[in-house]
Amino acid sequence: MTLSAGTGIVHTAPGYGEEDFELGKQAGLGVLQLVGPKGTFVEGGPEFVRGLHFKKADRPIMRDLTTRGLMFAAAQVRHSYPFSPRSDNDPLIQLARPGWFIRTTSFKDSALANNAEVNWLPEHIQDGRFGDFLRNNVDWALSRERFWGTPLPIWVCEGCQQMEAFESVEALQARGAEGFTEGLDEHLQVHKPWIDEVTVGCAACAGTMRRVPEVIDCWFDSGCMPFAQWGFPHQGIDRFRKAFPADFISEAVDQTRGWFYSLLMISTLLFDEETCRRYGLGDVGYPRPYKTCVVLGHVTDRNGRKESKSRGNYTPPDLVFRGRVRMRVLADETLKPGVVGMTKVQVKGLDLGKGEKMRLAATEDGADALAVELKGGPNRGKETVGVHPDTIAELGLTDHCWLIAPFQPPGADAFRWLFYASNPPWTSTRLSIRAIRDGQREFQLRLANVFQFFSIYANINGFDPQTTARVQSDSVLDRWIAARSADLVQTMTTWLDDYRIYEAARALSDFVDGLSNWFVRRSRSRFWGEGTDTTAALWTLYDALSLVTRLSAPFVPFMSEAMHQRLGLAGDSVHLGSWPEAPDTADPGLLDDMSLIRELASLGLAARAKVGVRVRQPLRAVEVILADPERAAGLGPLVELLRDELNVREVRFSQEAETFVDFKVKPNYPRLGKRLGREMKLCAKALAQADAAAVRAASLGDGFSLELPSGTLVLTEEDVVVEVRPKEGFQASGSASAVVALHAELDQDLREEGLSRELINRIQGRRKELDLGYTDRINLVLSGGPEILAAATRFHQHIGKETLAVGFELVALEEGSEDGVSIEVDGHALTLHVAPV
RNA sequence: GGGGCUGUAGCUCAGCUGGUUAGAGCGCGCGCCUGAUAAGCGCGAGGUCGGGUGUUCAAGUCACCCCAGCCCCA
Repeated sequence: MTLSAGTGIVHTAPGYGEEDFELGKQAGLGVLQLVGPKGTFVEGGPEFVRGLHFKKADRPIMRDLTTRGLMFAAAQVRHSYPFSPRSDNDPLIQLARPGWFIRTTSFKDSALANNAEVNWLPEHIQDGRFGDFLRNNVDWALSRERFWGTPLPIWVCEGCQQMEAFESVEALQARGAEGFTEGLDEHLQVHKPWIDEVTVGCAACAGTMRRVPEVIDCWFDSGCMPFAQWGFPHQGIDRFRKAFPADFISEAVDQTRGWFYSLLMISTLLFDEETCRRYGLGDVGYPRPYKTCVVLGHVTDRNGRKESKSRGNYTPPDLVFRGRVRMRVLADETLKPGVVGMTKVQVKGLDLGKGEKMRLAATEDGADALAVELKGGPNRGKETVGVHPDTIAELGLTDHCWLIAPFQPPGADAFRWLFYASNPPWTSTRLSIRAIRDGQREFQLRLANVFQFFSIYANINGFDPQTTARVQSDSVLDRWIAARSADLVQTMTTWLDDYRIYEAARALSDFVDGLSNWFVRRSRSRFWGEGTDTTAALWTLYDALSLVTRLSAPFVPFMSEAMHQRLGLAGDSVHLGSWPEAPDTADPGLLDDMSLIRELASLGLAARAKVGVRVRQPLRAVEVILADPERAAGLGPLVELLRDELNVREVRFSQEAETFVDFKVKPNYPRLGKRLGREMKLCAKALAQADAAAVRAASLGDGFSLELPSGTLVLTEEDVVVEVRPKEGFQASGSASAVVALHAELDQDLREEGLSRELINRIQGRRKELDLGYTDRINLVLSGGPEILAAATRFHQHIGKETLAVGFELVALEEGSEDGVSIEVDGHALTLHVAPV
């Protein structure tokens, strides 16, 4: 009904809806209630509907109107209608009822002042959803007409209507209350139905007072948690004092008007100065009862809808924890045999990989399981799938089946990690098996791989933290991990102190990434030896894993505990230990330098990819041109890592940068913006037109002068951002801060070394095919043409060492042993004979 | 009907007080590595940051309006 379209008659029923009730009050209409609390027409109503359920009365009423000639038109209108949330088939009706209220509106300002001191995460809840709710506060409808609940402790006199609230059984007894049930447990006597038998004499008129029939809104109970859990004020004062107000609470956003409100309002009401003084609580002040409230978003399906049973859009927990789930089966002839029908969003959430198929079986162990296709369709009901009758018969299914995943169950850690690490807690999380598995790969699998790597070499080298002596390490990789460790503890501690779980999880994940993809990768050969440096590398990795074990305890508690046990760390359980202190190994400069080295490595690899030279083929040199040449000095100790990673003989920090790059200069906007205001554009334009190399040179020296309407502007090093770009025609790749150019031309020397690396590669491939252990020695016979033999001869020792060959024989191709494996390397034929010793 | 949140690459999500090549993972393509190996790694292509108007020297970021999705309340 709108004011701007059509005509109509609006009916108002003050007894059946809040707005109508308010309107009725304003207009003095009174309340007429022909439908009573049971949903049926009351005795005083018209005879033809008396006692009828309100939904069954439509026809009799229409018949009556028609008979009396009052029916104008009868039609059906579709509109939304409320049904019981507990029972889909029960239509509801709004009914004005008398009730008991707490006059919270009188405490609105206090509640707002309290709210203002709460640390809300996310912040916008404070003034948004929650603040708005408080500003529009209405009195708390306290009473409920239910059986279950805390009885409202108000007694009313049958005679004079005098009312009295009793705070305890003792208070009732002190007034000579009667009707307590003999021998009843003292905890039960305050509950229904027994408490309803208790009567007390009226102090005003000597009549009998009886308890009102209502119970208290259970949200009121929830708001009493902070003190009721300790029995305060009757007992537990010390524990209450210690725990109040709470450091933080957390629930999902729908609790804004539920628990968050009930807690805050009740504590606002109760703990005023006088009360606090009376119970010796000191100055509680605001906020109370929680200092921080972390408001969680919802868990939704892949489409962003809240998970619900009726929609069938949830991820079965058994699939997450056990990799298999029991489902009801409905025969469905519209499906092909071997196809399982489930809801679309479930199929989407599973998002199986290539070659992955769910299996269908009659029993949990998956005996005689059949690989099946999944087909999205309608929801068939709670945990129900559709299957063709033939398939049901084939597998001997009765009314249930087991769906078995083609992957290990992700488990509780992966499940938890998703909520921590995929997005901040206050945003909704799209939950799916796919998302859980992705997160698992990102963190847990990577960490497990590093752990596995460590185990292998710790065993091979007999490393034991109890007995192996620590060694002084001069490896820059060790120093780097130590510096990152210090930084990680510091970073995570800061974030977690601020309740920022997501950011802390990201930091942890980044650390493990660096550990795996830079420390281990660049250190691998260190683990193959047996000297001091190997011991140092093992200690470093051990320390890093120990640290990750402790830092990851809140995030992946089971995995963390397993690592704790396997590493043999001190203490019965990682979860009984303390959060680590940051070691004194911080080195921000080293972190910056390494980060630049890794960027240069990326650029170098990109340049290689562009040119199409594989990394196994060594190159003569790379030229590195930094936008900020001063940084080259700090990179010194790290250059070897870059050289090795890029497989080049030499890394040069180019002296004649202009040969390889074009410079670009632009103003440092954040720095100059405030100073220049609207002249900013002129400045930018002038810089763009100036000779960039000259600007760079000048700004690095005495400054670059620029004429602007307001006068001369001298730009120093800090005022200008210098960028580099590779010049056309070079085999180079660049970012804003650096360009890496390749010397890609090959000579005989480089080719031979490249070939030797190919040979090592093929021999290692054979080792793997033969399933040899990491330390197994081999006898090697290699035969091939002149190029092969030349390379193999020159790098004979190196190849033997890398492939653990104790015997290494070279023979001309014609004489090659017949049982060898023939391969081709870059067009050169060769035969390999690899045999374990 | 009221209030709030969200809308950024095919997908899932980051992006601090506005500052100039808008990031990550997955997926995809190409390649590498192989003594972590039914693993691992690199590079690349993908974006008029939902739409519009404005404020500002400068807007993914601030303001207003609109659209869509979701949540809470009525």
